Amino acid sequence: MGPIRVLLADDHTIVRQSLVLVIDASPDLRVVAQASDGIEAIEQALATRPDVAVVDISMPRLNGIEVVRRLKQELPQTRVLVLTMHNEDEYVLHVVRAGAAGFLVKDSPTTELLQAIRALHAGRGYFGPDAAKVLAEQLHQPRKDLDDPYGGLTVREREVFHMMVGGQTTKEIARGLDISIKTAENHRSHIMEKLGARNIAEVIRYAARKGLM
Amino acid sequence: MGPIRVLLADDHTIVRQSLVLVIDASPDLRVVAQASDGIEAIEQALATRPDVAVVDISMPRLNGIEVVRRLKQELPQTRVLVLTMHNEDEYVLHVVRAGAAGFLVKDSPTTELLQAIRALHAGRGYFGPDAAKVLAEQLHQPRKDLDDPYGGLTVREREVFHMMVGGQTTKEIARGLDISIKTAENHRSHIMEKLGARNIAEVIRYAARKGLM
DNA sequence: TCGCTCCTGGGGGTTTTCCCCGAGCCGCCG
DNA sequence: CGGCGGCTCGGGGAAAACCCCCAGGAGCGA
Repeated sequence: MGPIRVLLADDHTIVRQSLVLVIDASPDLRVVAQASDGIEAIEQALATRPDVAVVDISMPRLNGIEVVRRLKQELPQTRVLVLTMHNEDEYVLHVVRAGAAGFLVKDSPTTELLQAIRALHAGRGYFGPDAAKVLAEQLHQPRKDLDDPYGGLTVREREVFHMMVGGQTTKEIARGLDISIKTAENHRSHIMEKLGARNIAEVIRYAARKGLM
Repeated sequence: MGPIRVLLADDHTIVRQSLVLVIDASPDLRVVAQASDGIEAIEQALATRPDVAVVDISMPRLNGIEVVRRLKQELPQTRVLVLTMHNEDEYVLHVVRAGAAGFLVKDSPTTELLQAIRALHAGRGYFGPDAAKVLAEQLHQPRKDLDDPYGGLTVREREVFHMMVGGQTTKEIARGLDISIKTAENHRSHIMEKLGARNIAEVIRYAARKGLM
């Protein structure tokens, strides 16, 4: 068996390139692809079909949680490790529900990252101490916000949602997704209806409240 | 002459340890001290008196800008390079006023970090392209209240600002403050100009980022 | 008193949002 | 097969946001 093939997605070039050095320093690990945003991460994953994808949460174009959701669907055999600087409770829940097999904050020692990658490849999950605590609490207190309207959004709507939250106008979103303004308008309208928002401002408020920014 | 002595301060262990590898890979550079928060950064700096201090902005106990301010005072011969994931304009200004000799976003390629360290040691400054642009603009149009978290809003404008952040429309704000819609519109317009926002959505984003919700 | 900012109000315009509507295409599922 | 939901695109229109401009009065410091 060759080394564990790793995809690394992080928009901060300095951080990403440094992590490549760290991972490649282990003979049993090998970075086979890199990405600087969510869309690129998906593309690289489909092209290289890595064993483990290490994904940052905050990325341009498509955030890490959405990347996890798609990878889970299109490449079920690729295990996803979410790497983030936030150890907010909200994130852990979203990440897990999106289908990630591991969650690690950047506060962790470097060795823990390597162990996490190996754990995922071995079919185990890996969650940092903080994340594990939150998960344990959740198991005892089953979902309070299961009827989360965000979960009711379609894939396309979530894309538009995140671009809205990113501050882009409808026109910019249309151009970014290469669809007509009318279509982008319709998506926005459906999003607002599902979230119970009267205007864009309330959509942003919703995102902020749910920790989706 | 020996290698350039570097202090590295970043609270994210994984990131920090990775950067050590990158920096130490250059024969002319040497990481002589590390810190995981602002207080520790000061202590390590006083103990090792490095040539260049690479400091992250967001750190526990004492943030990077405050670290820069103190280092400038107590170790004037140590040049400080601020490394951050935010390329927000306001950060650049604070950083420069605090006395940093360089500013680099983590989006930059790894080689740029090494070049920046060498530039600082050679007595030059180093600012990423984004930062340089902002600085150039500022030199031509000096500002006044940079420390104001609300971006220099007047009392009335802050009232309107908070109502906007609360999700109210311009019409509702006008009714709530018992002023004409036109006046409320003017306030909103001034707020957006001062905060550098193109629309209400970006104002909400600003509030969320500043923790004003 | 002069100058300045702030708050107030408005004119008049373009652009965007918001909300109806209908319609074709496609893939999935019973 | 037929239905159903998601994605796409469009018309049309009312409302709101957005962006210039102007201007008077109040307060306040030079």
